[in-house]
Amino acid sequence: MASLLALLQPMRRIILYSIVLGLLLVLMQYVQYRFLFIRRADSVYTGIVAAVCCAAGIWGGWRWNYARRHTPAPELPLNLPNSAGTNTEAVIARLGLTPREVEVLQYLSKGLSNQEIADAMFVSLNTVKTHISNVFSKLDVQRRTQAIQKVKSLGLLSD
Amino acid sequence: MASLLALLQPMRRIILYSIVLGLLLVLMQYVQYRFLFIRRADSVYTGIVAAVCCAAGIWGGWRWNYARRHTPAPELPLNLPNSAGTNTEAVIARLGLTPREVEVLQYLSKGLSNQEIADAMFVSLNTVKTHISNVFSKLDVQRRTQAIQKVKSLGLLSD
DNA sequence: AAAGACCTCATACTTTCGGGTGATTTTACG
DNA sequence: CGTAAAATCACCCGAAAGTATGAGGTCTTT
Repeated sequence: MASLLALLQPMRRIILYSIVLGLLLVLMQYVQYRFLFIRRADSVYTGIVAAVCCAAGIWGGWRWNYARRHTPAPELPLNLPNSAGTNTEAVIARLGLTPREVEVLQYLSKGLSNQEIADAMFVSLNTVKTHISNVFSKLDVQRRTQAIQKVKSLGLLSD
Repeated sequence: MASLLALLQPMRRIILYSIVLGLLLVLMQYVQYRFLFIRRADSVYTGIVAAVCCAAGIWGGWRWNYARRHTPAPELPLNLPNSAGTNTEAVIARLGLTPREVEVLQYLSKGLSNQEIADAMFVSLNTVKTHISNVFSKLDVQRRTQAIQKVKSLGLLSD
């Protein structure tokens, strides 16, 4: 049984959302049964609806989760040799920048605010702050304007 | 007499600083006379010192004033044709940027903070804010990062 | 199974920015 | 000489940015 739980571990959030969605819809059915015109709905019908909605919840939860982590590159072009002659990926590797940090850096160097970056990346403002803070320390700068300068001088990103 | 005052008008600050410096040093002399070992210092000696210090005050005040307004261009290279093919001065004229605003913009695009710009230009933080605010409205941007982007896209400044 | 890298998010706090307004002082020019 | 543009500075206030700390969750590797 422990192995089963371990197997279900990565899907915990999906399952949670599914259950919540299912229960919510069961509640809706109940309310409809109690107060609206479909008075003859029996428990079987309710159960079927609940099952369908639960499935929908699973699908939706999976979709949501998948979209969050498998929507990698924005339309920002980069990678491969860059304008400064150096190899972009080599520079990134040398600085120890993670993919997410590079992504934040791209948006940042385009002049976006933290909130706008958060919206674009489907994460919270705090997460963006964390990424940016890490980027700053890795680039050895204090402000975003300095980060832009650094990025330009390093030939990172598209200019 | 009115014309004399008008003549002295531009030097008001210099005179003010001179007087303050002179009085301060007279006070120092007095204190030294009262409490330290040079008990035989007479009023003539004190007066000479005061006069010398007043002259020093005038010189210092002039220097300070002169340095403020005759230290024009920082080491930032620009002017004339730029990297983007357009004429830099023409762009500046089209945007209606004043010399001081261009100077601020240079420092800003180098990643300096407002306070650092103020220190570099020998003006107060508030003045820098005013300049930057005007620059933003003329560039039609809201943030300094966007201003940098704009400057880059317009081909202004070096780089 | 344990470890480490990454990602995510929160909370609290301080500092910096940016907008708005108003005022005085230089400077340049006709 | 007077006016207009530029430059200087101040004060207030809200928003944004940045710092520090802690804490889970996920995934890969050993």
